[in-house]
Amino acid sequence: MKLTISDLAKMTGLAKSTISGVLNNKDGFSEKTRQKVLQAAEQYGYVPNEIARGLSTKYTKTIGLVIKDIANPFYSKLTKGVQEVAGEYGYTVFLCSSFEDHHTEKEQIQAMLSRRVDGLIVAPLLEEVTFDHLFDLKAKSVPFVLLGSVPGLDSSYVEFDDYDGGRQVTEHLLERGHRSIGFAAGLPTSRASRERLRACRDVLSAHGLALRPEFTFEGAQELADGVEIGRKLIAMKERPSALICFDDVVALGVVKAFQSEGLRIPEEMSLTGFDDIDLMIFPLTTVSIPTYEAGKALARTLFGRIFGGPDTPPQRIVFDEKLVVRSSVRTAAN
Amino acid sequence: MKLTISDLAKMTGLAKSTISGVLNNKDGFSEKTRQKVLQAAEQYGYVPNEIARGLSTKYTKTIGLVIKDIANPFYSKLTKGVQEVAGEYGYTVFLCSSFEDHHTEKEQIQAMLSRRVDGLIVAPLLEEVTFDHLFDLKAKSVPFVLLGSVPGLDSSYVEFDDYDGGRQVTEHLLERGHRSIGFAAGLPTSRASRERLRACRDVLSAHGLALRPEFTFEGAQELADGVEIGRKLIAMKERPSALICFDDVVALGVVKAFQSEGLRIPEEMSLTGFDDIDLMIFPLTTVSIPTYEAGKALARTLFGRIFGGPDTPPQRIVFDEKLVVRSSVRTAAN
DNA sequence: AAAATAAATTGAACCGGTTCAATTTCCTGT
DNA sequence: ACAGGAAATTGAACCGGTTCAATTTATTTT
Repeated sequence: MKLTISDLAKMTGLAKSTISGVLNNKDGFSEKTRQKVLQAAEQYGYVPNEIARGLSTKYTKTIGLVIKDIANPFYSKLTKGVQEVAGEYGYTVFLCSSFEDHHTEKEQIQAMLSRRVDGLIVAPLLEEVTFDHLFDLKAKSVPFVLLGSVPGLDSSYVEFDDYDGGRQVTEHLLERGHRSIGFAAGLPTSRASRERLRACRDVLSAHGLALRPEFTFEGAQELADGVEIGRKLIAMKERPSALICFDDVVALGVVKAFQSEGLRIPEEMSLTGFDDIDLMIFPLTTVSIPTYEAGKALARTLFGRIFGGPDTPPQRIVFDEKLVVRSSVRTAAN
Repeated sequence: MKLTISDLAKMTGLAKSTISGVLNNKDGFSEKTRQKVLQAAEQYGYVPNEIARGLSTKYTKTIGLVIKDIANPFYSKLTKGVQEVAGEYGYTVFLCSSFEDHHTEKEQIQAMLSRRVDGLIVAPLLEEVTFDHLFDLKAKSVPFVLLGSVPGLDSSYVEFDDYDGGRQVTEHLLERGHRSIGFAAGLPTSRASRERLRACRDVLSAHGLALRPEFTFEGAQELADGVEIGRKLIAMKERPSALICFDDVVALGVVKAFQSEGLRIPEEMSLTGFDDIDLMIFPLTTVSIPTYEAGKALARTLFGRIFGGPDTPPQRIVFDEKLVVRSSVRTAAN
């Protein structure tokens, strides 16, 4: 059915190796043969079998991308960046979602390895349990780049300065006179969320303040979680004067809840997010994260390693997070 | 470096074929051998090479997904659905984005084929030029499913009843008394946009009305395009009383433009969208599209074909679009 | 015109699996 | 103890490429 190199060999009366050589632009072939091969390949619509090629060359021209959830704008934008760079290199990307499950993450990485990807980009879940699977990658000297560093693992990574982002919003709120601040954190598996929370706590405590447990929420992930947090806040007799959401999606959920109950932002409560997603139309004060650029950087770093060989020194790239002041934070009457 | 089946054979003193057989759960092996093989594989951490396996079995356990833009929530949600079903089948998905370019679309499909994917899901761009590459797939009897049917191509597809969606919004607007309606269409390569526009025109003309050219915009794709359209409308002395946007992202852009200029929706202009994206917090009257379900349906249909063989009759699945009335459309003072 | 050198082409082995006919080993019944 | 049949194991060919030493062909040189 499918045309193979041997078929072409038969048709042109040349040897397999000749066909292969010409098709791979190796030199040492006469112009005549070259033309004959090229012509035949063109005419019969020969499509090389990358699987077979991969088997002998060990290069599959394929990279794996393991993220948490493609439906989240943060990851879809990052993915776009990765894809674009991969395309430039003639690479195709395997997309895997861990769906926030540690076991799935391991499985997906395993699947990528058995498919012999040339390299991996992983946005690992943070788990108490173990990073064995990542250390394994290193031990096997599979080229890989992480989104976010992993303690003790001397690997390439791209990360955002989430701690600093958290610092910036918190200080901004303090400057505007807020003293009672709430925090809607993400899943405990999110490094970004943890860092932001930690920064917030640090800054507050440096000012002699603290996050009150009843104003601290955990596990927010989707819009619906934000809505729920919003509802809870509405139901409270006493509320923080400002709420930091660990990402824009959650913030949007809170906005939605507030809107439907007629609670006004920032008059009745100030609100901030993280990511600065494109689809935001609410004038949310947030922290912008260069997701798309990070995706590109991840891919570029990975290719650096793939082509540079195992002795390429690990690269660490940190992107800054930048406060974007809009109008969801009011100056609090102290 | 990597452990192969031959290595295991050497270590256990058995034949390659025995190792392979046991690992693939074929029967006809003694319990003793079976254990010996399994044990060794486990102990030395054997990972099968899917590339090699793919070469001889012709099954790569891989499908290709070619979409336009992963950063668009419509596609990222659809992708999530595809991925989830693929995962159930132990398949991994290659993600390709055409970035709205017809040539890239062809290339990506080609790349997938040379990687010998077991099947393809394609959201094809609509182009005057040609669907040759899709007809080719059929000719080569590569299993594939399209998002949206292609005229003359008798293939499996999943689509939305975009015409009916367009009908619904338009009628809704007419019922609410709107007579001067604008339309912000997408790229001409979008089937959905075309169908919706066509429906709108049909309904209007059935009521003796028409879309005025100056209220009809083309090529809207991202939020920024919506913003621009919004600005243009603001600058007009005379405006339509309602604007149908071909998707929520564009609608969001219009909302953004209006908000910044203080133009009120729906008081000064009514607005509708399509998709009913999760991140919508603006009470936009829109048409909901079961993107995620469509992704799952696409994948399931594809697997039906992959496992059912070439004689599987083409499946056509049409998902309904449903008007979701919120509060961005007012009853017009005629 | 023969020898030396350079250029072009080829054949066989290999990558890591799968497959299946052929062979070997193990039981069973007599 | 042995023939016969069933069960277990094996070896070789194959999938479709790449690689490279060896061979063949062409071109120079003397």
